[in-house]
Amino acid sequence: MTDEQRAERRTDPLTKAVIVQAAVEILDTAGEQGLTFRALSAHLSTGAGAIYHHVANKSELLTAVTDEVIAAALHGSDDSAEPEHGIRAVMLDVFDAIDAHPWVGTQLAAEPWQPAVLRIFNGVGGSLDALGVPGPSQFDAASVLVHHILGVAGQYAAGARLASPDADRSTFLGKVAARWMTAVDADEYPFLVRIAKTLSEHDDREQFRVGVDVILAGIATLR
Amino acid sequence: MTDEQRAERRTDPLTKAVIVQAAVEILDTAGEQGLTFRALSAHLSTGAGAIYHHVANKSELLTAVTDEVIAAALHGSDDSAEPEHGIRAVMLDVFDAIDAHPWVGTQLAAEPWQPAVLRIFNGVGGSLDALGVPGPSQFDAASVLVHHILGVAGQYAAGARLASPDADRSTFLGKVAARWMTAVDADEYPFLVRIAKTLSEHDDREQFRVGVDVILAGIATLR
DNA sequence: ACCTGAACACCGTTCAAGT
DNA sequence: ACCTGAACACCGTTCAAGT
Repeated sequence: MTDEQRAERRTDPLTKAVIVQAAVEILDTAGEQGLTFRALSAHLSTGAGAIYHHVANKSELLTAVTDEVIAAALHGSDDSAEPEHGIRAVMLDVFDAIDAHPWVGTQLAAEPWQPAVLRIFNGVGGSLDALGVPGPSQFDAASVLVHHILGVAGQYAAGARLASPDADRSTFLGKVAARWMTAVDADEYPFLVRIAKTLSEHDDREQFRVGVDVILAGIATLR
Repeated sequence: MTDEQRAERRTDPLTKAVIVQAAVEILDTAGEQGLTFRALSAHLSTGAGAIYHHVANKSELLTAVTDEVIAAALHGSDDSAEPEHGIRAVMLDVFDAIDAHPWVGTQLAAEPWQPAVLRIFNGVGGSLDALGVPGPSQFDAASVLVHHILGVAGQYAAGARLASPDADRSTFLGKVAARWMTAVDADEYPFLVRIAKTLSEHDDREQFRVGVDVILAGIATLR
């Protein structure tokens, strides 16, 4: 009710939820390397060791933070009427979460057995029955979809790490393509040369979407 | 010609190739965390700083080491007669390289713009023309294949990090499945529960191969 | 020019001491 | 029980001094 609505945090008891929230803010603001226990404890106005009363170690913290973001991203996607539509919705929800928080990409790709990945796995797998994919093939089908996400995740996160924060995606990809051309023998990498010309014009989200379509078309042959 | 065939390394001049070779040995023996500049310089009987005369930093070293392994793995695969066969050969060669050196998986998934990934990209893309995929779709098609590799790469590397070195893959996957079941609400993750039962019986390489088939079937619809 | 290895800056994590 | 913050072990990297 006072003028300063929330500066009382240092008197609040520390909780895992508060720590996770602070970690998200630091990761979004300062990037992956910005998240240290020193930065985190400073942000929370506490000692570095205090965090260990609520989180076992940094790995568990990153796992919790990633699950938080993915759980929120998947909350909207009801597996409603059309099963293909449900799968596309889950895939694009995850893509958009990675787009908004590139550090999530690093974490998903690096630790593929963590809760967040299981969430995604279950999300895309749940519609396969309705799609007519036989039981024994459902694991294979879901894996391809999840690998597509993990692959894109790594690519996106790497882009965020390399690109200057203000540069847009297109100019970044232009630089990547230019680097390809200098680093590589054109005769030995003919396909790469062809691709490089179109790289800066391409739309990541659209390519991801097309990839999902390709995979779904392939999954249809499993019926 | 003497009894001790090669202990003269400390008198050899240090080269990037020698450093990369030593790094591979350490990574294969001691794993990802085992590769430090201190361990590396000890292995090479030199000072820690000497390495920086031949390699800019650790990131460049890892990039070079990964490219070394992938280049060797791809050396056998001629893009010969049948284009689908060529793609499958490249995909499986990379899979086997990751299987033999799980740390390659971490590196591929973490830095998807590095030379080794470009090599793979070019390898799978080169056969798409012969497959009848139209030019504008070739980038999309190759991306799906590369993402499949990167996704599997991360998964494999994570497994190697978690599993005890002597345990086989099947018992490791059994533990993963068991952890799923305790960490997760069975009602909320019905697909995961179904999968967990079959996880320990499954063959990674076979699943990877089936995934490639699914993607190739999907790519066929692009013609 | 290349190598040496101590020193620097900076991590994650621990733990005795406080409240 | 929870928090504090100095201390510890260990990184990647630098650099003055050697050869």
